Amino acid sequence: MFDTLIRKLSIAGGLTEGDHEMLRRVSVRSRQVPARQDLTTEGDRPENVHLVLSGFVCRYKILPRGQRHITALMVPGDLCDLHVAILDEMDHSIATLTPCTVVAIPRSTIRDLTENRPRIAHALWWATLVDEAVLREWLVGLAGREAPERMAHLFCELLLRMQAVGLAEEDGYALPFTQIDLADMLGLTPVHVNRTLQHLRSEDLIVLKKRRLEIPDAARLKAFCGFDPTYLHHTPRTKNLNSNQHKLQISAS
Amino acid sequence: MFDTLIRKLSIAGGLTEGDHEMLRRVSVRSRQVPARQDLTTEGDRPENVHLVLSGFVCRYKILPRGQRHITALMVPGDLCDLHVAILDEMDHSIATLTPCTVVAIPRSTIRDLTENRPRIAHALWWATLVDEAVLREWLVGLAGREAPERMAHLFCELLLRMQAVGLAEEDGYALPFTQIDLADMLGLTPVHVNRTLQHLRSEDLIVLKKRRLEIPDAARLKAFCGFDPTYLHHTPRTKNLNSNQHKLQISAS
DNA sequence: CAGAAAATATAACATGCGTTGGAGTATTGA
DNA sequence: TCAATACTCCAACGCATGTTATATTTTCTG
Repeated sequence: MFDTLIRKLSIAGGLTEGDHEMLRRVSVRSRQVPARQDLTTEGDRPENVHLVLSGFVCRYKILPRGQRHITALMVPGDLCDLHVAILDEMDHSIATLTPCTVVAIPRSTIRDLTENRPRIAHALWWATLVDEAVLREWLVGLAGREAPERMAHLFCELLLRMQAVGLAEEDGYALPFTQIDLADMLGLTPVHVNRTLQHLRSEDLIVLKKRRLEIPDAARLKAFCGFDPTYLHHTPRTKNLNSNQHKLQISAS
Repeated sequence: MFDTLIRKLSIAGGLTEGDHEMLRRVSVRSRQVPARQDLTTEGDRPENVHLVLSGFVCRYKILPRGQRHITALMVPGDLCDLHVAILDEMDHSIATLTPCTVVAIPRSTIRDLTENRPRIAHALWWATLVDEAVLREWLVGLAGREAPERMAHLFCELLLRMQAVGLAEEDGYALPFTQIDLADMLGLTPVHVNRTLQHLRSEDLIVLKKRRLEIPDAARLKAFCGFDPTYLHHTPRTKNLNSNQHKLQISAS
């Protein structure tokens, strides 16, 4: 039930059963947060790292003109703000998009984990680098893909990310976003998001109704937007896994 | 001369004189690389981390349609690919934009540094997080700023980053990019980059000639594009610096 | 269950930016 | 020094996307 984090970090490398136990223990004290509520706000120096157990969370910035832009999407199993330990001030905000279950993990716990659990430390480091890779892909999409491809690309990415934590079926998943939310992710206006959705629908690439997205032919959708899943790093090479002698520590003196 | 790295990492927190000495020793064996040459290529599993001593280096991806998109710019003092130790495969390439002096630092050296020099480890961690913050700002700019503001924002960012390593004067710096390079950074066509440059020139916001950018009135340019330098994290709060008991280790077992 | 509020859907029009093509102007190299 | 090559600049036209406005449907709330 609460094992999405474990499921996700397992992709990074072999966690032991003891690691699993530690992670499970961390995730016990969860709380419910309603939709559209800030978890941390720009300018803060927060004390907690948030783990998403259910629902969707986003990272966003507000431009001078007032527009919100979403720079990242966190799904169950994702940690929201691992970097608060280093940077002095948040340069962006984090908010729920839907009702969520989250765990607020004190920085000290993260510190303990990374001190005493080298494989967990490694997995966390891996997770932040994957986040950065996703960020790069979004950047490239904004610059180089037109609206329909860009949207299709997002849907493909979410399909894989949701499948990785066991929250998507073969051909679809829950997509409880508003068209305004999508607009803020894709750098489009809500009007054009709607147009683009109609376009993808008319080509039978997607079926989106009742907050559920269905992808009749995933291969076709991927071909349509030139989706290459490498950047998600969901398939670590066993070769590296075995020969990997690096461990990571984020420790406090 | 070669102290740009030290200068940059010093922003993160107090390095000791011994740390400086270590960093200096790392930077001795440099090499010249001509313009437009790959340092690491997508798909590689590189053995070295590159430090830029002079010139400009970029991180880029090629889209299916063949367009290059630049996702990050590295200036002297920047490390190019600190994450190769963790991720199994490069999902993008790194290339020089201009003739450069670079140092190829073996992963083992990075490992040693981060094992034995906690303050350096902390500073490196800090640097990668700042890179991520810059990436976010570029993303937001692509989505929410029109061409003139987006370009002006890039010029403001570079002004601060170059000043931080002592490579810009009060009112300008060397900008040896082609309009094609700028187009690939800004997500525009070269034609529109030219139009936009004319526009900024006609408003007396910039003077760009002979590969040198001059900014007659930096405050005006910043106001024009709504530039807020927080995301560069160039001014760590002393409060945090002093009370910061966290050190970081990226170590190998 | 009814009324309000929010989200979706479309239409008409405006515009920023892409596209194509070509003329000038530096830079480079033999 | 001259030719070759790259880069800069400019114009005309088209299209993707923004803007504004309004109707319709769904979801929320008492």
